Amino acid sequence: MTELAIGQVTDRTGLSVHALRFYEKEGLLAAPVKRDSNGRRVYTEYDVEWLVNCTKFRASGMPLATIREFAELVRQGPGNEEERLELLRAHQDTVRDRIAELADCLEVISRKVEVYEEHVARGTADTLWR
Amino acid sequence: MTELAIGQVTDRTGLSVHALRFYEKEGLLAAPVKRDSNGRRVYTEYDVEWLVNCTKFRASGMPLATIREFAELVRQGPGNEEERLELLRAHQDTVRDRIAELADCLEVISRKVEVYEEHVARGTADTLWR
DNA sequence: CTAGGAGCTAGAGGGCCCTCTAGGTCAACA
DNA sequence: TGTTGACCTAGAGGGCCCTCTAGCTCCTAG
Repeated sequence: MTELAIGQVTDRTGLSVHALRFYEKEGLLAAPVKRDSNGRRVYTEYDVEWLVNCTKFRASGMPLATIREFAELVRQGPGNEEERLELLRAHQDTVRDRIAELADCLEVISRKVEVYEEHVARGTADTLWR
Repeated sequence: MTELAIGQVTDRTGLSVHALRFYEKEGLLAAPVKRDSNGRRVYTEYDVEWLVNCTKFRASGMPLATIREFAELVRQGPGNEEERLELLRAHQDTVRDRIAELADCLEVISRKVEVYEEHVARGTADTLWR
């Protein structure tokens, strides 16, 4: 199994060294990170996979608290898969809603862009927001 | 022209009284809000329209600083429409990118949901993240 | 043998965006 | 008259998520 130092994990996850330590301290990891004889973190592929998933969760707006919940469920081991599924589905819904909201905003913005384009082209822009 | 008190504007914009005062203090408004003889804010329909647009900008992730820039351009009056357009287009791109990012995350999440659904259905979930 | 570079901990700092508090004015109503 | 409720200002507080600092150890290369 490939073992990685924290610096290599930053390359693979995009998370900073600081953020990686912070995530660990905050209990966001599914499993405790191993240490070498000097007390340095040693990450496995599983850790990295988990962290990459965390970055997807984060990038889609999941709060750290929710990631922590999910991590806790995983740490508890088998038997709570429905709960995990429920958490994931809830986030799935959140993301879908968020996309819909953004699409709506985008429409408003695009309409504004069009109006400006038109008026700029005609030189009649001074009738906007006088 | 309909004139509104701040409390009525919260109904129409979804912004709190605090937020409305804060936005004004931060220079996010295209025009200064009028005051009545008692120093209370009196909003016009234009103000409300602007504020509703601000909420769309905010909801789509535009930072207050950028809204302020846009407001400044509008306050400067006619002549800088290309700049305004550029700002709007830049945000438009940002929102599109964000939607794409969310769609990507959603795919990852949905895949995870599927995996969990399958394993939960079969009772073989213990093979996930051991 | 020493300078660099990577790692460590604990905890402070900081950006963003409000939200809330304290202490006040004013108008209306019971 | 006195209490309620909406409004005012200035500024503190707070949640979230890192990011950075101070002060340290250890290994490696020159």
